Amino acid sequence: MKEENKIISLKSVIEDNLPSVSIDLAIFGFHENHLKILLLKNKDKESWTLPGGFIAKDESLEAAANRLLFRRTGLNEIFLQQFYAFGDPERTRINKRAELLEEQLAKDKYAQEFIEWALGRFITIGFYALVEFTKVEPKHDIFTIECQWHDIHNLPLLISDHQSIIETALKTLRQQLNYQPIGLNLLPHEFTMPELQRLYETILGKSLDRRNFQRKMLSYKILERLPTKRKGGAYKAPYLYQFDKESYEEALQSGLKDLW
Amino acid sequence: MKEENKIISLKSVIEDNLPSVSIDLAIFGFHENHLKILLLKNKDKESWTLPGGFIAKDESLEAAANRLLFRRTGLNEIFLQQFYAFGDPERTRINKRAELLEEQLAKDKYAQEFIEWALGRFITIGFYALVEFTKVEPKHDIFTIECQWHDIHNLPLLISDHQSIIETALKTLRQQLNYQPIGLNLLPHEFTMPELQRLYETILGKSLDRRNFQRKMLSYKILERLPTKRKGGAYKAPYLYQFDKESYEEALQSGLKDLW
DNA sequence: CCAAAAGTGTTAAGTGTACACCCATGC
DNA sequence: GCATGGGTGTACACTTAACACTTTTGG
Repeated sequence: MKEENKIISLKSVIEDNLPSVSIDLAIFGFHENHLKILLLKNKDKESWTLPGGFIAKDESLEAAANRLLFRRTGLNEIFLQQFYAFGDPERTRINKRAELLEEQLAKDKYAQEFIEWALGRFITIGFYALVEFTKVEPKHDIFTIECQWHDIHNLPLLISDHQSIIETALKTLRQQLNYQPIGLNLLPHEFTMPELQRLYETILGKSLDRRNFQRKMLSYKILERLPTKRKGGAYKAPYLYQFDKESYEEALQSGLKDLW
Repeated sequence: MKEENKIISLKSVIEDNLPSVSIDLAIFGFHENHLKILLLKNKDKESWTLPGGFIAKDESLEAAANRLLFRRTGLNEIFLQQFYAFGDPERTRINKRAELLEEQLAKDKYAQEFIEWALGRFITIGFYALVEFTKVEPKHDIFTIECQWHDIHNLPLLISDHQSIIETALKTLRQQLNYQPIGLNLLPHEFTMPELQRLYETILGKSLDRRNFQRKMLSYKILERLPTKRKGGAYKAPYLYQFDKESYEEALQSGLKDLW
């Protein structure tokens, strides 16, 4: 939750990055049966923003997205998927209320130039990531005052088109659920079948039949049942599972279902 | 097949469009049981390019894609779908062999500036379109010498990453086939069930069972059987069908299959 | 021993696949 | 009448959905 200690030169932001294009991240986490998304609080103390940033002139989109994800979460090698490019002429990368930035950046002699650059039109490429909630240490940046998880069903005021970016991300995630395995980076290493089911139910926003869910999941052959059970809880102890890394990766490539 | 008669000022290309971002179009057509794609021949008389272009500063991505599609095909209000953003640092919008352009643009005093602009790094957003082959009048532009259909299984030499853009477009198209209706802009207004099947087989690259295909298609409830049959052909005359515009549009929205 | 959660089983309905059969048309 | 393409029907396998039953555990 502390400021980045690297000093950012506004001049180099303009010089080193591609103009007109940015990346925005929908970082999903799962905690206490709620689907959460990571948001940054703006300096106006009212509105929130999706984590994101710019693409260095010699950097691929994927590399940029991974770098930006790492900056906000400290996590690396995470499932990260490009899902849509948003290009409404009215959309902006940052809050249009530039005075908030001016105040903050007054000391930098490139502030004015930077503000003009950053307040211009940006086309943003959306990526979504699925991360393990407990492993994330949210970090905000110099343009924001806080980085926090928000329940997907209880979002605060968002700038620009970020609300609609989140909606598209969620819609894509729900679609992917049908033919791609999900959970590897969203759940702890070991988990129970009911926990996996809660995840699915949360993403889909509806309840599923316990028995059919179990059978379906097992039929995908990406789960490995461990000899131990979850202790401590009340009632019957559930088995623990983990994903079989190899078959999981293969299922990511070739899909869970046969299509046509 | 004739040159565009509007004079393009190179200065205005730079001034009116967003830098760093472009659009490329994979325009698919279906003719004589072959899936075709529209390509432009470069002035080197060797390599080919996907149709594409830039995004005006006040234009949405969709509007730009539609405008560019219209320029090459003369068609409007066509199914046009964004499918991926390509951002390899090495990719370029046009052929790196700038001398070919220099020669051509020698008369324009902004040529040098334009070449520098256009040869820089571009992130391109891929759209694919499905069009009715016979309705298209391919038109090339001032940077190319020809606009022609090419069989998807017999592609010529393509510049930059255009080969891989086509492959991704085709892969996406095959995926979409599973939960979206396809054919409205790819087939003539009236068509037979076997013709529709050929289209599916061509896109998928494999043969399907005639009888099961028919049942499946009819179960989607997007087809309307016409009272007339296709005359003239040998053997038994097949029924003619057309898409029911309303249910087709609805299926585009909500998908053909129930997922989860 | 009862309530609640988890594991296993059963069955009916729906969907997909592979075929057999019939009809229309041109030679 | 026969080869060929097109339309319809059916049997079977497999998947999905709905629900019953058993097991474990804390109180």
